[in-house]
Amino acid sequence: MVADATGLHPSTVSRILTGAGARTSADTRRRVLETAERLGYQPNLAARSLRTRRSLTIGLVIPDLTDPVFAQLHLGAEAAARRSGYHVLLSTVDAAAIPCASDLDYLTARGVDGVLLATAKPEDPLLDRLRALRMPYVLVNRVAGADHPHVANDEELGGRLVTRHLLELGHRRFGFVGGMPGASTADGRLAGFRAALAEAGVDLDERRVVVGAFGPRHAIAATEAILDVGEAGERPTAIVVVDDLMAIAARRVLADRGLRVPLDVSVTGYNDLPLAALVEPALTTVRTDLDGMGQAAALALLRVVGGEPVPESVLRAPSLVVRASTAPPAGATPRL
Amino acid sequence: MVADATGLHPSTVSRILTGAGARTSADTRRRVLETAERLGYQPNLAARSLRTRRSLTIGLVIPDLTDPVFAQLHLGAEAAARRSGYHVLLSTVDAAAIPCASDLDYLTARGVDGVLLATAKPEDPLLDRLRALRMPYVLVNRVAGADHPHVANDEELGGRLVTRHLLELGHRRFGFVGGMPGASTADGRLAGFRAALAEAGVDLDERRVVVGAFGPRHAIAATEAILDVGEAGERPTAIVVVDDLMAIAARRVLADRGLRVPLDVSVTGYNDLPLAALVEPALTTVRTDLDGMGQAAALALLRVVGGEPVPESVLRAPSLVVRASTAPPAGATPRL
DNA sequence: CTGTTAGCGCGTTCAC
DNA sequence: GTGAACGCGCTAACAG
Repeated sequence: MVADATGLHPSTVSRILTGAGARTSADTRRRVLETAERLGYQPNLAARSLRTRRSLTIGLVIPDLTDPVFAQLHLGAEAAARRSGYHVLLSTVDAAAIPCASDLDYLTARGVDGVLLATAKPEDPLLDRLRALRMPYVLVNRVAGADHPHVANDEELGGRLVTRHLLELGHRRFGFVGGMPGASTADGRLAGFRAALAEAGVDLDERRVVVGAFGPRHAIAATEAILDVGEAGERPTAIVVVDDLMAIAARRVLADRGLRVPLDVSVTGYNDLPLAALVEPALTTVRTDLDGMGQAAALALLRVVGGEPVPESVLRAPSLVVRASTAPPAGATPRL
Repeated sequence: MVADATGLHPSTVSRILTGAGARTSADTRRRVLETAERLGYQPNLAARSLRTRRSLTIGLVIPDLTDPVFAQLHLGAEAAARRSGYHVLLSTVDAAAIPCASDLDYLTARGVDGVLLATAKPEDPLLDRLRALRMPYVLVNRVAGADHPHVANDEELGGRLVTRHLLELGHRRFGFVGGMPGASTADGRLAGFRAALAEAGVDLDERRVVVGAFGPRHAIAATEAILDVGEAGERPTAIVVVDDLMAIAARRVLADRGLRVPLDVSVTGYNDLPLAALVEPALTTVRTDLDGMGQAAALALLRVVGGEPVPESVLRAPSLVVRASTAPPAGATPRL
């Protein structure tokens, strides 16, 4: 301990190192700082948070870091938190599993000052628990009703954007590879897709709308199911996929069946992961700035933690990114 | 607190809840467990680790979760740790930045029981600090000399495997897109590449070996540099890339220049990320089981934490996975 | 089998 | 401007 080395009292050292109550002589201050540096002193965070009841840490509940979407989200949240002197504690949840209390318990047991929830679904029991604990929280990425603060993307708009783009190229027969029902991201994108088709007066064959779960494996099964519907001549000319990674998986299935993208079938992704520009053909997708969303959410949460009123929920507007995976359907001329 | 609700003494409650010294009557035990359940009691981990000097947490120092390689590694470590009742605390380090002490400080200040280092380089100052702190540690993924315990892959073997595969297909003009010099993963794979060529008596144009950093951006620049060397007729027929994601980026450059994979140029990746099988053409790569490596490393570390002797370092053998991104060079017939 | 006491390392309040 | 005392929530020793 630094106090022993300097011969001063621990509390004096504490005052200097925490910067509180600056009523210390310049001389001792310098001496303390020097020896602290020399000894490589680090305050014991457990003891500190035990005393102060603040941990300078926020929790992030996330399904799976292996999904680049959530890795990006974490990146942004971590960056923003760090800039405010906070750390991010991760609680990864099995995506398939029911969001269980123990994931949250880990964070609360560690005394986090607030929680960022990326896994929320409507009626999520975690939300009730957070409220009961009076724990500051902000939903990120997914939303769960107007009474829970969130920072998220306007998924319905994003769904509309890609679908309109395909409509303008002349597509009329569509497939949709969806995500997990109940997740607002999945539901919103599908709703936007439907809305755009309805506005254009284009019929949709419900057998070619396949939802179920996120992830490439589901995307492969879903794409196969869509292609297996009806006669070969009725094959969709465009497939809207709920997610970049899943779009890459869908493209895999098409390639295996000898279908060319975008010549035979156009494919779209969602999120504009760095990967989307790298694959061949580069994906037409919707840019959502997950990093920025993570930052904004962390900032919003830190405001609440700091005692400010709960900020208004935010829906961020995505934008369309046209690349090489979409083209007019074979034999059609694009509408001008 | 549970003690108040039951009218018992805190230490009695503690004994029951921690399971230590089971000398308690069945009756009070039941009563304690019930009220603990009812109140949703959670022990304050800060207080506990302050008292016990164990946090049941290990730290993981990682460059960037956005890189799927490290996300996989984390997944494995987390799974193994959880099975042993431990948690994983992440310390993400800017890959470009010099591995700085503060990353480690965060973990030690939090009182982790041991550290998993995925970022180690030889002569890494972090290693000295870990030793000085007498903190149990195990290197994972990268190695840094025989005197630091590690769980890693035999990168040189992996480099040999892909290169031999390409040699057997008949390739003689090679390019190599490398990673960060000093990282044993990058250096090892390159060494294996060179060794395989030397064994086969194949000359290598050093201008077509480009190292520098990990990441798609570097891969793009490196691939362009390789293609810009010499006359068009001397273009390499195969490019070995140090990493799956970077191979996908290299393939992007080739596509932009109108070169087909594998018809004009064969490309190989490394690690066999889930993504490798998804892209088109599916990548020929080296399977390294990052998840399993993360698990093994966590297990090894937990042994050290538990007081067992430092386990022997392990090099895990990778295997070749041949997919569609490699083929005989144009105009050549494969060697039988 | 249970209660008592003490202290982990820190920050805060009050006295000097 | 600095020291002393106290307690955050918990567990480990010993007492009863």
